[in-house]
Amino acid sequence: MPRVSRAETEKNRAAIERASSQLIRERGLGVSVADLMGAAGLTHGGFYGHFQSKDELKAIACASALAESAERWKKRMAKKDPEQARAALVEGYLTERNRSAPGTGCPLAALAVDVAREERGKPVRAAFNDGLEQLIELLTATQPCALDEAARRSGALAQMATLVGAMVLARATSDSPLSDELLAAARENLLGSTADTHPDL
Amino acid sequence: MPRVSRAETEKNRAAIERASSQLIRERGLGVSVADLMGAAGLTHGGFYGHFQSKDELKAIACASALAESAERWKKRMAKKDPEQARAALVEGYLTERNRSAPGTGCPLAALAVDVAREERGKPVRAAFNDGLEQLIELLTATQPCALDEAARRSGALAQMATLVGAMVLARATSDSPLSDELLAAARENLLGSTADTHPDL
DNA sequence: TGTACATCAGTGAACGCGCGTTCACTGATGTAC
DNA sequence: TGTACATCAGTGAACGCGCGTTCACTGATGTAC
Repeated sequence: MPRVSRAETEKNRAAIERASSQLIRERGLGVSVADLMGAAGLTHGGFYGHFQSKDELKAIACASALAESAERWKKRMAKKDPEQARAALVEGYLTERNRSAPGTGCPLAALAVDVAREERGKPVRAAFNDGLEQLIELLTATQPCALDEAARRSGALAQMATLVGAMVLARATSDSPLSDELLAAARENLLGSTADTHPDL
Repeated sequence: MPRVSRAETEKNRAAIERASSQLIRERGLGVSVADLMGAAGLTHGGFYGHFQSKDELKAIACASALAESAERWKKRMAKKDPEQARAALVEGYLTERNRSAPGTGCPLAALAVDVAREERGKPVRAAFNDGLEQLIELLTATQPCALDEAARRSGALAQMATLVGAMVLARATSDSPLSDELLAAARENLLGSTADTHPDL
């Protein structure tokens, strides 16, 4: 059943991008073109009608996953003062859900190491960089107003590192009690008090 | 030139393990058996004389890289009080050297995401878990004596997350100024004051 | 210490398989009249 | 609005290549006498 309407074509392209955004987070940037196309309900041959190369799609999918994260963060921050907004971001991030479903979770934790191994100049590196910068700016906006700009940014960068590091290590140890411990410790560190986040206290 | 002396065989096996410990950190657990053997000066066919499977080697190489890290940490901590030891670990970790040479750097930052994608029960997951636990125990030993045991462990877990997260993100952004910023912010966060670590202040 | 021979570490071809990418083909879509 | 036909989105076979693993082979090593 070849040749498909223009509307159908656009829907197919969107489906490839959506499936890719999820699958690269689950299996890494090495996921195959055939699997990506299959997840979108198509066969591999049509791929190059939509994208110039797999590198191009990797960048598009990475950017799209990060943009989705930014939207989610904005929703969590909405109508809150900085301190509440920061708490909402931290609590929304360090969850069992984010750990166990990387395909719909944070692309920083899912892709950082893959991106680090990409050659300089590959488009996915720029996409990752831009998306990370946007998330850092959102986190910076939740720092205490009392601090100067440099301290707010520095704080946001360190907190971002803690969030991503905790998630990455928690995912690697997900079959061990250490995994929950890591998430709880990062929560405690970022939120201050935590008596009520320890289920067993 | 087949058949080699027993001593030679042991040296070859050690060379495969050493090369693997480095190459998996550089290119990930997906690096090929042929490349691993080539890096040890051998051809791929001999691999299965030394190891039962690639999975077995992955676990051995991961454990060996983490054991090497633990030794390095112990050296940095030696003959220091807890606060000095912690500062030495942080300063030794968040370096340009560690960022730009993953093959000889921290295996947590190099492998966490790869390990997270391995199936449950694969030997490399256990190796990663054990090695991480050892490093956490070293970091716990550098926490202030005034704190109780739970607070010391929780602090060490959060600091570990910050270290690994900063390195992972810094490596992914290594062609951007953001990369240095991330390392500096994590240093500032973990060490408290940092006026002298900002080269441009 | 010297000889005869069984052992076995390492080689390289081969196995079936999956990779990214290309391409001849199909037939519904979109257009020109 | 209805017909004729060029366009082109998607298919699936094929390209050269690399993967993890197996295996027949080689010949120096290690051993038995």
